[in-house]
Amino acid sequence: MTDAPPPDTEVGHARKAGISRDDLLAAALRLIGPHRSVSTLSLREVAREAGIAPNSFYRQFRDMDELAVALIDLAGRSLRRIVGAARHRAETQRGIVRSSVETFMEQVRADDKLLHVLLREGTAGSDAFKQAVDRELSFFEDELRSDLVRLTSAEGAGLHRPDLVAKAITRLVFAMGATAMDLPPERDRELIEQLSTMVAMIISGARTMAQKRTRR
Amino acid sequence: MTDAPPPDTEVGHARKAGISRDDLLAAALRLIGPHRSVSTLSLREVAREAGIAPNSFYRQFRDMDELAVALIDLAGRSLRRIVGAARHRAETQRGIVRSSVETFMEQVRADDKLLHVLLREGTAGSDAFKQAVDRELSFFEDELRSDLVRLTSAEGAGLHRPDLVAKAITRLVFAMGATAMDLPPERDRELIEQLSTMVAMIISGARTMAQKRTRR
DNA sequence: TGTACATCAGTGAACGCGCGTTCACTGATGTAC
DNA sequence: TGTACATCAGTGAACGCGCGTTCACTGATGTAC
Repeated sequence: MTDAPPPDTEVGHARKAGISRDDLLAAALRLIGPHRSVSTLSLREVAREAGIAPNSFYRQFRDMDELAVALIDLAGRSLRRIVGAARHRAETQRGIVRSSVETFMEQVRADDKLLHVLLREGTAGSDAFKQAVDRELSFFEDELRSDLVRLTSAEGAGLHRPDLVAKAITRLVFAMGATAMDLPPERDRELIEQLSTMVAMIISGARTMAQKRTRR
Repeated sequence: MTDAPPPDTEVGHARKAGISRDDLLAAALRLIGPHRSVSTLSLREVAREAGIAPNSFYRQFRDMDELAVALIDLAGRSLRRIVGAARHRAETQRGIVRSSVETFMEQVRADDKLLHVLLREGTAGSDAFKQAVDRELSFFEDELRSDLVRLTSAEGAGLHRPDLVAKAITRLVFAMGATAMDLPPERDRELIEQLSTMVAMIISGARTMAQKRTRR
């Protein structure tokens, strides 16, 4: 979960390598941990970590806000790739819930800095910031929704409001994941158990509601 | 939602009134809004708002962290009182979901500073901070759980894992509420609709799971 | 009632610090001819 | 190949600012006698 998109810094031809946007993003990630959020990073701190003068920062980003948004894009893409892969591994519906939740918690525990960014910054920071996080959550919801529709289409009625099912699951998982970061790893098992049950409740409820709707 | 606990500042007998803890809490609340979180307040800022010298702050709180925790306690107590009242007004189960959710959203819209505190600070701030928020959520879950148990005990099987039902609902409502703060009020109706459906899904799922459990 | 004293909430000035941002600069690199 | 020039990523120094925290203080209030 640490690969970076190819640099797009070259304009005309090529100049010397120097510091890149990715170097700064990497530096910021190094400073972030379970107990440190992006919005508490200072421009000077990131520059220091990247080994450049504070003012050189401006060659790459307008300000810390712009860096933070870039970081969130990165984090979102990465997480969707990981969970998407987990989903395709388990193609039955029950398996999907379980393995997606497990993969998610594994990532939280793997000290995945990118994931920490997504989980921590939901409510803090600037507007641009919050919008970026929200956009990533929406992508996530869309993929989950289409998976859910695909997997339940065989069962006759399918699910009631699959969009809301996906939204509820996404928001719940992220909220639980955020608190999980502060818990000792011993409680992971319990958390996975809880989350899986919660998700199962939502899906089961949506299925019931779809059936009732069909019947009348 | 702005009443304050009686001051407990008097030690021996009584001295002059002066500034109280509550005055500082009130000043902090005045500075907080939908787009301003407690963790971005500075000690000097609060002191300024309260009309005292910066160093006078220390007579009441060790630091801003201590003030923030006090603020969260206040917010939690207030919210529980409000939603609790809404619950007792509607004693049927379907009505409870609806009216609790509606009351909650009304409070979000009422620019309730105390509620903003609870919604915003879930992931930001110090450890003491996050623990305080988590504690308030737990209280909330407990009350919700006992209400759910009471109201569904008549239906034979009741609910599967009412503790998880309460937890899922609480986390979901708070997560949705936090994003609601940034949305225009025109979308309140839609949000209430969504939230109510989500909560209904969880409860319906838990009921189905309880029935299956009983039957085997 | 009057007086001397203790208490302590609130003060004003000062500190050192890290911050974001600016400025004019330098010097390596690529380009034109 | 050689030379003059343009570009521009990165620099070092400096700025003013708001911050948290400290210090010795003051003066109103309550208490003891």
